[in-house]
Amino acid sequence: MEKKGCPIPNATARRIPMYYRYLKTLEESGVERIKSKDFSKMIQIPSATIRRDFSHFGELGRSGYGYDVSFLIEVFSHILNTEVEKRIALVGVGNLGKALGRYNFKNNDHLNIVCAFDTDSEVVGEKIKDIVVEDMSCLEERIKKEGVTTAILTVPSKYSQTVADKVIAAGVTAILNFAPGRIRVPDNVKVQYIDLTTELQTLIYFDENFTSSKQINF
Amino acid sequence: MEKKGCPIPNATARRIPMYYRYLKTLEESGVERIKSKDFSKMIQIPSATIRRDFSHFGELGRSGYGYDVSFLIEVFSHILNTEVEKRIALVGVGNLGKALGRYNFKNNDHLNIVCAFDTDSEVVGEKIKDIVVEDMSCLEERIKKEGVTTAILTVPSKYSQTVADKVIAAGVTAILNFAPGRIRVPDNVKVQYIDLTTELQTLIYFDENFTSSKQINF
DNA sequence: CACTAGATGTGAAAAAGTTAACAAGAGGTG
DNA sequence: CACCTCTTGTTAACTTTTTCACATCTAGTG
Repeated sequence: MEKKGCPIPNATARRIPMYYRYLKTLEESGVERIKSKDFSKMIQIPSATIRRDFSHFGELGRSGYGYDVSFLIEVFSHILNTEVEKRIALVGVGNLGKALGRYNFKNNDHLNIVCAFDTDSEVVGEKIKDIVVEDMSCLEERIKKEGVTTAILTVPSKYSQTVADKVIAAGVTAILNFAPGRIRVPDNVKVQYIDLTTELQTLIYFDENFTSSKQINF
Repeated sequence: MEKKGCPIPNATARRIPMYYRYLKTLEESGVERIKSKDFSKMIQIPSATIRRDFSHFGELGRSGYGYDVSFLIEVFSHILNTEVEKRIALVGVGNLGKALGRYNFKNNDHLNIVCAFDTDSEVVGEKIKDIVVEDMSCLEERIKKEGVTTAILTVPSKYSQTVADKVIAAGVTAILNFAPGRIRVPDNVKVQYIDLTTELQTLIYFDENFTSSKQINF
């Protein structure tokens, strides 16, 4: 460990889920050990970055050997706290909402959408996998009862602030928002935005302006 | 302009689409001028960062006045090259694919999904908005004919490499990949990944580990 | 068991990105 | 038209992130 009590850098933290996912894939394929260089080829992140990232969590590897896959999984599993089920609410069951509801959070059975809400009476009562879509009026009570702390918002952007306020009032502290447009939340609530249009534009912008192989994200 | 011929920083480039989107919103609301400080409140990015970002494209504002909204839109529109239609192919028309196909790239009528492909005979022939889903075997010919250079991939991850190879062979140079798992592409092809599971995990990780208001992305 | 090949973890340097702070200049008012 | 207020654009400091390069250590071999 580089230093006791030194906080994990933001950039490192954002890479953990990807590390975790790939390690699970490796394990499934029966790979028992991995070297930073090989892992680097696989996930397209420089090996030095990988080693530096890993080092924040202790001395996880062995010189001249590499890393033990199942041990790494154990470590990252603990960091991501996958032992505890994450109960998630889906708010807004339009096309995208339905798709997400049916989406399989692959290899992550601790991520569970446990309730879904919409205002549209056409949709309310419908089943997404094994959960029944409820009316928004049930939201607060339901979220409290289910112990949900994470919400996925796929509502039209003009409603996203109102809906965010509602789920926060019910106890949600983490929001994944698919609507473009920032929402205002208290300090203790985290929001992650996924805006398909801007992602697409960013991609096209880089495609048109950088001929060489320049990575966009990580 | 800070310096002639100095390249736009990566971080700045990634923020352009968001700037553009908000400016369009402002214009729609009839706002004619905006100060970096007010814009900052709106999009939750420090005003210094905004001014610095803007400065890369010239002296866009006026002291003691702010920025002219429609002029900024003009500038960013040009940077994002919105005058030219982007013709996009959708490959994989499952739940998520359908949702994306019906998704309205709001305020961006230059982003157009012009064809869609799947292998599933249940889906082939179906209509998504006004385009008919075709069999994968038509992909190459169609993409060439339509002049498509961007593809959205929503196929199961085990096929994503094969499909990527196919669209690239047909002339695509920008790929938005929803499947987890990096794909291998030539230098001239750009890939942007959107992995819902890792986004969700990142969000939850930050929610559980950083009580204070620490931004995850920008 | 000694030796070689090869990998890790990290100090130090470089690169990239952010923020503070302010000089210069425009806007608007009386 | 002079003045006060306010905002930009940018210089410089600072922070974060990436990358290099290598001392140190382990695995595996003969």
